[in-house]
Amino acid sequence: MARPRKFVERDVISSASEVFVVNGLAATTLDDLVRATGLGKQSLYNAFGGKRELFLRALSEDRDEAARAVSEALQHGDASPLERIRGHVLRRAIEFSRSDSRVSLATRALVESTGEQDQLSTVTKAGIEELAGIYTHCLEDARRNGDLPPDANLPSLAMYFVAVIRGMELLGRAGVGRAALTAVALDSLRVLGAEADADPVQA
Amino acid sequence: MARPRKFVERDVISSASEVFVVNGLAATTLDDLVRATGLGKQSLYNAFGGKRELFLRALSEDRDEAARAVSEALQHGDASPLERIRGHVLRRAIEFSRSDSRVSLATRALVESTGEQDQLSTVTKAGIEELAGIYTHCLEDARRNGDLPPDANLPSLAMYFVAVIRGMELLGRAGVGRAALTAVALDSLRVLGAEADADPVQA
DNA sequence: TGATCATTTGACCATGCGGTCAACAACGTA
DNA sequence: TACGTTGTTGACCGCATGGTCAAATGATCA
Repeated sequence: MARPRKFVERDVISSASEVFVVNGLAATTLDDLVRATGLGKQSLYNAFGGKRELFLRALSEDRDEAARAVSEALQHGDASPLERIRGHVLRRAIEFSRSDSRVSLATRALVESTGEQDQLSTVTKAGIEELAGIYTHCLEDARRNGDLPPDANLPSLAMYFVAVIRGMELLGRAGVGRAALTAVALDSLRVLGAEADADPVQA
Repeated sequence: MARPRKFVERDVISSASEVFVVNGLAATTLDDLVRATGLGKQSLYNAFGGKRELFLRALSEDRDEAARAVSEALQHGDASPLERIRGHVLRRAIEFSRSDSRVSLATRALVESTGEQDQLSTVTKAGIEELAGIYTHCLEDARRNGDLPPDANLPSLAMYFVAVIRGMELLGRAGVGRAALTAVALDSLRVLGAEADADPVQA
């Protein structure tokens, strides 16, 4: 029938994503995207509809990938559910303390959104709730395992960890070092039970 | 001698700050600033040197003001130091859950900065450490009061609360509601001691 | 009153922006 | 091989941007 596309959407979104992660939405130029993706302005426009729409696509991809990654981190392994959460939070802290750590698309979306009805916010909120749901499942496993009191409010705890991780991201971006950030992570984990001295991450 | 200025720097910075809080740095135009401050481009340029420099000034003012506000919130009142911290964190949660809540200049600076050596980052990091210092003092008071164990790592706890507050800010921005956010705040406060059921804030 | 000099004013400028257009190219089909 | 459809290409557009300039302004002081 018609001329086939020269590109794969996934690859284009992935390239665009890298640019957005570095520059954000407002500071990224259509030209940046053209250079990064290799396709022409018009092709970009045909396929996605513009800068903002492309960002939205990248954001959705990012949300899916983040959910997948966390889901895997919290399910696999021979450690107990509680230990998996502990390890995960600590790993994020270490990640965020890297001096070249970038701000996630999700956070950028929140900051650059114009309000709560902005798709930038709604998509990100959905992502946050998805993550919280994943944490909740793991916490339920931990409770079943007897590592958490029966009356613990799991969804709330889950949302709490989302907040802590978001906060650590920002602190890392500010240049707060690894030692301080892991200490923050360990403090945050104390709500799960007292003994938080051992370091479950082989750093 | 020479012609005196028609404006007060403080007022100009304050007006500019409002614009920056709403739009961020990149998305704010010089014209927005001209309109908000009432002075001409050239006057702005003479007095501050450009958009970015003006943002930096606004950021520094914001840092000072935030430090002053927190300092006061944590010192005055007849409540115990621990109760003051609890009240403070909960109040921030409620604040952030307002649907029209904006993202602080500090967070904007972090997200829009180009790296750790960017002044946007260094100023904000200094602000973060200043806040952590203020929290630390209050926590010391609490420990002296016998409300915290003698071996608690206070600076770490302080930084932890900075992270939690930053995280709640983002969640609020995403549209996470008041109930969920106060629950997060209460969870975060559990690291200070077990009984966190009573609500010390008259909401 | 007139000289001084930072401030103000509004016009001005080059650039880069997001987006569009029309001509052209590649594919399946007839 | 001619056609219809869709994708690609590079030139193009109007506009808003951050920043600059030269002339006018007005407090102060001699």
